[in-house]
Amino acid sequence: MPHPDQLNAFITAAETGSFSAASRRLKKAQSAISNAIINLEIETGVELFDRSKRSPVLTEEGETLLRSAYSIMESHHDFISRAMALNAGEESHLCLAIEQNVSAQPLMELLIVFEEKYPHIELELLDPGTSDVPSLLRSGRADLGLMMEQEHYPKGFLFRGIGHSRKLPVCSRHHPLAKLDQVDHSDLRRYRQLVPRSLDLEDKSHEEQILSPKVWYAESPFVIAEVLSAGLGWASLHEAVVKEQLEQGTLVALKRTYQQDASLQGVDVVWSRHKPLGKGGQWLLNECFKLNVS
Amino acid sequence: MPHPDQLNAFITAAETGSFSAASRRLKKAQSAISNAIINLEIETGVELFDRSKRSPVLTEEGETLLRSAYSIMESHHDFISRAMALNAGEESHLCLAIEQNVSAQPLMELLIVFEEKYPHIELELLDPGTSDVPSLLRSGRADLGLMMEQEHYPKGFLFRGIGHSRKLPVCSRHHPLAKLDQVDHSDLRRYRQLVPRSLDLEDKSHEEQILSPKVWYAESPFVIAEVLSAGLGWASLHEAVVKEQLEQGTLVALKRTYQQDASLQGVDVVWSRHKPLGKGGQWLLNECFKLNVS
DNA sequence: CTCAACCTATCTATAAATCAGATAGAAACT
DNA sequence: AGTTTCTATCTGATTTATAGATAGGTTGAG
Repeated sequence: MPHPDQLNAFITAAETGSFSAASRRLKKAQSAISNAIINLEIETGVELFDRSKRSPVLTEEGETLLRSAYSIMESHHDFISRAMALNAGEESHLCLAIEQNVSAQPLMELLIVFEEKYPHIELELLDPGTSDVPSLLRSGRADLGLMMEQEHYPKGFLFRGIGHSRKLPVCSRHHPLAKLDQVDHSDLRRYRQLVPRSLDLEDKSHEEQILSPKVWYAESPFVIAEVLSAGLGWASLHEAVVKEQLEQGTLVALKRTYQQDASLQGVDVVWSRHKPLGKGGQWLLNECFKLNVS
Repeated sequence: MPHPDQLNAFITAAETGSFSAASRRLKKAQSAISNAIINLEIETGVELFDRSKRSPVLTEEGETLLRSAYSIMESHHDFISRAMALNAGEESHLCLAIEQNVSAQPLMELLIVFEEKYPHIELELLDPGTSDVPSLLRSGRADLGLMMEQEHYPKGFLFRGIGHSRKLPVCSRHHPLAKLDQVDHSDLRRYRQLVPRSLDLEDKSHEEQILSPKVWYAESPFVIAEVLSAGLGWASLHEAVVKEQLEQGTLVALKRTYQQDASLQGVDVVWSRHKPLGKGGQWLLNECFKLNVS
């Protein structure tokens, strides 16, 4: 089990080409370097340097082991840099919950910077279907969340708007509603409505969206989009969810008579007051403030 | 710079879930483990274990650093296993020169086993064009060679036949010779002959192959095959070189009147008496003996 | 050829770190 | 309440690491 000081002596002696020079660089006595390397040679049973010349030269075997020694030192540096990062307040794990209705795309550029800035933090991404971000935060499963704005956040939650998302009534292009130029409430009421609903039975926020008496629920808006694509029913979905299908023409947006075609809903970044964020979470939060999601 | 003993104590304490158990497994005093871990905590500034319960449990930060510690220990084990391998007589580098005329395919299965058996040996493969294997061995550039048998090997070379290779007279299917049912020497003499010739000007072994007065040379038989494919001249090439082109029909083998269509030439494995092979080279040599190249 | 400069190995005394054993206090289980 | 098992800490003995001095070898210049 080679001592790190021995490896350091070995490496700097190899780099400087002389034990004395290594002793000067490491600010140790020359005898210390000599002993370190001789001990390393004894312990490994390998002659690392050829001392027949004035200055020692690496043997072929020494060169092989040198590379291995560098690898050990890199592991060591990773260890201490991880420790320093934790020491400086970086969390070791950061869990980000992004509601599926929110476009994750503007975050991606942030994450690339994040990866460089905090290489030691393990990032975890969750994509809960509908308004389950608060429960993930409450249980501590997630540290930071992105979700559509709610009327009331539970106590202990902090939030801040970072943009808006368009919500559109959509159906398949083959659906009877798609044939109409304009639709009003009575049109919509005749057909099955698909409503995103949280896993959490306590959450009643979906109720105010219900127009039609014929309702089906799904947790994920993407699943709803698939049901719609099959020609079944209509739903009010966020642009980020149905963007591709609208472009492909699989789904079409409905024009409403009395309302705006699209209603704008705010996008919030949410976090808990009780679980303090580490350096990485703080940075990410701050960067989210600068975003303008649309 | 964490001491390996500290890391070992950290790791086994984490694995056993107790400092005392770790002390028993490592055959040290319990106080040694306790001290090691406390010192590690002081040096890193990170609390690794939560001691509020009877047995210590890893903190979240401890878990992160534990993985890093494992990585260090793996580097260490790699280091000592490399050292042990060198110690046991394994070379750190093995250079294998396979003349292009020799099919490398039967070697590949060997190399797969070699990679598992000697993971620390850096293998280098050279593919000299024609009869340059001896010079690579003489200069020490290569340790082991595969080549077509020669009449005389220089002094200090050891060799052993390991199979045979068919040598065929070939030309493009569009070449005038390809139109003939059989060819004799006078036919061949009328057309340009391409002859493989060593880089080494001292090497005269190509001369006996020359039939036609119109000769071009090339070092690589593959280059010759390309020239032939373009429709220019004929050459006597080894099966391994032109196998694909014969199958594709780009090149055709010529039938000779008075000679056998194909002449068999031995394949030798060659090495130097003066540069002793390491364990890996010896093993590879021995396995080559068991081969039967054809 | 000789000398000066620079290198490494080795010795020695001292400073430092390590370790085992003993002990005390906390937690868990009976 | 008693027993077991655990960790932290203290202490003295042992081991280890280190600086400094010295001897001997290599290199290159004069």
